[in-house]
Amino acid sequence: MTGRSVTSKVLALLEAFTPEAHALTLTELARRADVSLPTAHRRAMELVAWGALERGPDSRFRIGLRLWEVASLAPRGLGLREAAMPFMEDLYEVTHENVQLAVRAGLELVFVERIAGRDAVPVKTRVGGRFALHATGVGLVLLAHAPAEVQEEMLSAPLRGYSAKTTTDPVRLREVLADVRRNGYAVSDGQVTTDALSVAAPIRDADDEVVAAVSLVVRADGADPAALAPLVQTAARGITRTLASSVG
Amino acid sequence: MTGRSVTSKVLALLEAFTPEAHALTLTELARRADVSLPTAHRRAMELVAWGALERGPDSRFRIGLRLWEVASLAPRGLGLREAAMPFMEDLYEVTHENVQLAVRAGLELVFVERIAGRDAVPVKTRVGGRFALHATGVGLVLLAHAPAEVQEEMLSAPLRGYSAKTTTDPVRLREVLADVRRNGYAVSDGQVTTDALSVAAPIRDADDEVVAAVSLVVRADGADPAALAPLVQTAARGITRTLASSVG
DNA sequence: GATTCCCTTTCACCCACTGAAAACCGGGCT
DNA sequence: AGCCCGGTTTTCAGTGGGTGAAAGGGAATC
Repeated sequence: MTGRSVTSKVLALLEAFTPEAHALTLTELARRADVSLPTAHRRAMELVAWGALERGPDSRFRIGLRLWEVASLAPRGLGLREAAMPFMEDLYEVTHENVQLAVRAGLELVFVERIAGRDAVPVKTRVGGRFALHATGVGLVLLAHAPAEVQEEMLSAPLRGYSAKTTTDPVRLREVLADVRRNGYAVSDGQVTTDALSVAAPIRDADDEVVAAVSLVVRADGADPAALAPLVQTAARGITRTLASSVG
Repeated sequence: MTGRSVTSKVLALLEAFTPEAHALTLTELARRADVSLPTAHRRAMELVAWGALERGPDSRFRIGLRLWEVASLAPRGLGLREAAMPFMEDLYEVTHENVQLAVRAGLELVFVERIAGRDAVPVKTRVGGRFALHATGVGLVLLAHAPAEVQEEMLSAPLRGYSAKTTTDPVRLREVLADVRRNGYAVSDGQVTTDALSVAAPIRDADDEVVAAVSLVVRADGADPAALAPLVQTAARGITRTLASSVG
């Protein structure tokens, strides 16, 4: 384990936690972070003392509330969320469908907020969760407005298919992205699960850069994307405006 | 700076960020974390490489999305939020007032979620923000069900007043807490700002321990706490049930 | 009582970390 | 252009916090 910085070990300990494994014993933690047991113990105890981790009565470690507090200051997390929530609320109230908010992180997207309609079509996404860019509505919006090199990298690798309708042909995807830019919104019709359709629109910052995307996810049968688009676009514009008027 | 663990310095760097100062230059960061400039530089760069921090074109550091992702795994953050959102959504839809969700952290509370009605009475709380336990509705619920030693510690120190109506007398507060336990809900009438009234109810985990509280914040004039209580309590029970049926 | 698994502490070695100092960089001013 | 100045980045030799092997609990399970 020599030759690694202490910081990297601390980060590895945090990285060990995943949605599936959000409570870890010391031994599991050490193995996942690839550090020796005594080291894991020492570092973990220090993290617990600070509040970055918490230790339950079962002696398992979990991510601590204190870390969550600090992390909530992430500009692309909370700041964005704060601006977007009221508009997402409106969308939900009018439609009672799933409303999602996402940003791009490399070649993936991260869901920042989600309002899940209890009777709406179930989606298997999670706040804080990641997903590929080329299938979902929000993903297509984010990809369409991503820097050229990101798009090229995305298009040069094989595109994973999630359902029979997922666009996996780079040439076709390129056309789709052009459409997204032209129309000002994206439609993903059954490209993740065949029963769901999503309509997404771009959110811009003060510099007019696309920094996020909102979407509405509805049942695929009988949905009219063209009718939903104005709704989503209006919400996106509202968020964009709020973002511009706030600190940034 | 000798004599401090590396981990503590890393944590100090994270701790340097506050709601008011969420974007820091290297120099500010070093000063706030009380570490030498080269050290701050080295550690910060490592944090940026991992994604715990991000560095903008203005060369300022901000909390990174990656840290936010990991932190979203906090059981008292996301897990709770996920269970609570649908019910909070319902409360909002019916009342169009502010809906808040909070947990206790020591002698303070942390807001985990908040739905802000655009036309509702403005509240100066923030998701991830802290507040004292003895003034708000959620605070009273959390304090009323906190371990005895927490209550004693709280009652033995001077209680800060936020408005003219804040309960600052320990004897009176003790009575209020007993009422909260008896009634199953708490009312804070103008104890934070005189124009707002909040009604809160406890959320319990699978072991029947109170782990969080939901509240409705409305205009103080003409509000009927007794009428709102069943609404909030129903939501709280719904969340409790969802929490019990999920992994925990 | 024996076994097993996990957690915690000790100890001597050593390498990652340290701060002073110096180099670098870009922008504002004369 | 030349100078200055605040902030940033790199260098360097010394050293103290970090290290893992090994041993010592402790609490379930067989």
